[in-house]
Amino acid sequence: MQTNLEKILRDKSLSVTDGRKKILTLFLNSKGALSHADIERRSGEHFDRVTIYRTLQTFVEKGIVHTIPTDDNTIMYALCKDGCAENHHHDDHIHFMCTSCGKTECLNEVHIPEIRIPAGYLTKETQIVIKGICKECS
Amino acid sequence: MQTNLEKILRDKSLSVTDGRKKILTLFLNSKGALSHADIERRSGEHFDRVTIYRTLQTFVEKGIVHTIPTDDNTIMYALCKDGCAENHHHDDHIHFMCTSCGKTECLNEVHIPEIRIPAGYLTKETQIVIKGICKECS
DNA sequence: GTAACTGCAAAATATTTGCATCCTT
DNA sequence: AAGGATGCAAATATTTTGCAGTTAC
Repeated sequence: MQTNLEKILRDKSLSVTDGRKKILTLFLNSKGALSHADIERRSGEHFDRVTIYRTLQTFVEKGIVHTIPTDDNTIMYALCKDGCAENHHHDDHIHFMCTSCGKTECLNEVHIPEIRIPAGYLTKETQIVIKGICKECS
Repeated sequence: MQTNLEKILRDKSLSVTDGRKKILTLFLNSKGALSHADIERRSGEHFDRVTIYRTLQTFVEKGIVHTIPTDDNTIMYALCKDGCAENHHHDDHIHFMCTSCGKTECLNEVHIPEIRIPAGYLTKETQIVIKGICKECS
């Protein structure tokens, strides 16, 4: 477990520090996506807010987590599946946001359909968020 | 034109004020979606920031505009097609965000496909944002 | 005239930056 | 030892709230 954490960080050539291990553990233990505020709240002992900002930013840059935009002005972060290269996330899955419990999760099994868009437009990346009721709440 | 503006507001039982007309005009004249900052910048004379916050909030509640979440923590606002009832947007179209010019627009012609999700999950609303190169930039 | 809208001031929150110190390699 | 990561302080930016004055109906 410990080893796993360190491996993830080392694979991205990041130094292994307490803060990073702690935050990464939160993600591994959480089924859903986490916001900055979630992390601040859930981390038993707390880190400086600034450290959380910087760690999340680093994780996003290195492809350890990806962001999920929400319409209430908060950004959620979720673990990437293996294979996200640096600065190149291929979020080929959809996100599900439960309107009942508020959890956001990645539906990694569901992949994104081809969407035909008007001539002249070029698709690079498709993001899909579905809102509804999740398995636990239904 | 003037009449049109007023009609939109009156139809939602909002009083017709200068600020609202001005902001609504910005949306009508803009092909793409606007952020709070865009509005603040583009409005020749300026309104109080607070007025913009409140106006946008009112417009969203009344179904005049809808929000488009972006992953850089800004919310974009775009005009709803006629037919969005109060508090009930049916954003049955997709959003396109150009990575070259930065514009975000609604592709009203393209509607959202059926997406099969795992058993136990219930879909209420599907949001799709496609990033790529728009017609003007390609 | 009354209710609703606006602007200003100020509070509360969130995010970014600089720098000295500490930890990882 | 050197470079990177962290914590603290402080600067910025963003959003919310209260209230008094103004405007729309």
